[in-house]
Amino acid sequence: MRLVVADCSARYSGRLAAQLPFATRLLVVKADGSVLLHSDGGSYKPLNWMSPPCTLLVHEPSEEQADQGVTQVWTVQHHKSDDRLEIELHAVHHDSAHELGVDPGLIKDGVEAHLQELLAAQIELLGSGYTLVRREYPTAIGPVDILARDAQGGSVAVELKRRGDIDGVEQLTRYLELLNRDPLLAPVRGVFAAQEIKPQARVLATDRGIRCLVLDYDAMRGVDDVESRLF
Amino acid sequence: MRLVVADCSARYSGRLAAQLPFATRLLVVKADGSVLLHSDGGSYKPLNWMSPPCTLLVHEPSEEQADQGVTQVWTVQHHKSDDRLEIELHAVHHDSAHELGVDPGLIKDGVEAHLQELLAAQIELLGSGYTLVRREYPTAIGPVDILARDAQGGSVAVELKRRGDIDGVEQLTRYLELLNRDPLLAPVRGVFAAQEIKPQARVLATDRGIRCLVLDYDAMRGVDDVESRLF
DNA sequence: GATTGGATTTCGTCA
DNA sequence: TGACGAAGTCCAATC
Repeated sequence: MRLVVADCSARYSGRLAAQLPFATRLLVVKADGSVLLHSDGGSYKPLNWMSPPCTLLVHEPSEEQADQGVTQVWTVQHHKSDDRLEIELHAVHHDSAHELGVDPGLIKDGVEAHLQELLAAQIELLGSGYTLVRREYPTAIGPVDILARDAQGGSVAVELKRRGDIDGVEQLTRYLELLNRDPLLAPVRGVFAAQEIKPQARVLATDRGIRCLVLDYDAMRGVDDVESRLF
Repeated sequence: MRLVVADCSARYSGRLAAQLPFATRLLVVKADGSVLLHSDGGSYKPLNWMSPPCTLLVHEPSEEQADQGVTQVWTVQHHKSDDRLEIELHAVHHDSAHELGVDPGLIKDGVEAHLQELLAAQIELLGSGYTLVRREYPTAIGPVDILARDAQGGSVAVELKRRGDIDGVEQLTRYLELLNRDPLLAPVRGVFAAQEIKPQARVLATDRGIRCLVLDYDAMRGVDDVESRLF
């Protein structure tokens, strides 16, 4: 990994065209050839970048560029597309290289997966007398998160989201349309369950006869902990 | 901006819990307090990070940590949530600070906007005898990208995407449902136009009687250039 | 300030 | 390998 702090300007062309005016920035060149241009603020997203696989070519400035104070020109060309990043470096304030080695990568807990697990274990949160049929119930257009039966034996399809917006309601609607063609299941009712449900999603769901259920993740986790401790 | 290359491990807790095993990484501390942990590969996304506003506290390792070779402990706490990032630094290979100043930011050309402009100017791409009614035709749930009329005077609503997937078809479906309630327009047919259309989106569109149209951006731009040169 | 839709999205997972 | 859904998504325009 090479770290450069320099006054620079840049141009990107590929899926769009964009330019970065002259300023002091951090340039990171990774071992796989990818390049990041970071400013001293904003989020984790660089101002501009080139994803691997790509090649960095460093060359001399033209006479005209040199007259304007350019000392190096970096050209980063993507291998599989026309994406290209050109950086003009003026004053270089820092330049160092480091051996980092391979990273073992991030290990993370599930979120929606964990929520699904918890709701399956606490299916009575849907209502008294509910029973689980199965998680990831397969359909032609993909698996439904949870299929359950209510106290009267009626089928209930559950779509789970961390944040419930309009897309999730559309998704559940498609599943319901398909499931209701199955005479062994129909009629199938829908439940849209999420930690947070956006107002527009709630309106759309209600309009389509889909019940909305807000889940308290911490409470569900707490119950789960208590139950675990009992055994 | 502070740049540190160090052997480290890290834990994140907040909207999820995650851990980073011991490895050599780049740590970037930005002027706004945000912290990025980068490996020597992958994309522009850091392995882990903390977004601003947040505060970095550097403190001494506990005796137990020191025994394991930890030389510094960084705690990054988000100001408005419980998000927290803890980094244990072992050997520090590099540590430098730099003044970058404020960045003017990225200036970019439009993409979907440009595509819309080009298609409006080359509306005959939809078919012989087509005429433009208007771009951004307003409806109660938002503007339709392009409204046109075919050679027979029938209304046609166009949804434009750079990459056409199922969401775009859903969006156009909602527009068509609404537009077809207007007796002055109905019947309104739909065209789903994109530089690339995903198979599932094509299936769904076709199933709903929506025509799919793949656009050649470069060719459209080329035609535009030629036309510009004529005037 | 909340919401919505796009992104040079990136990143998994699964068929 | 391609497609699809999720993301600690981020981000800007709009209401």
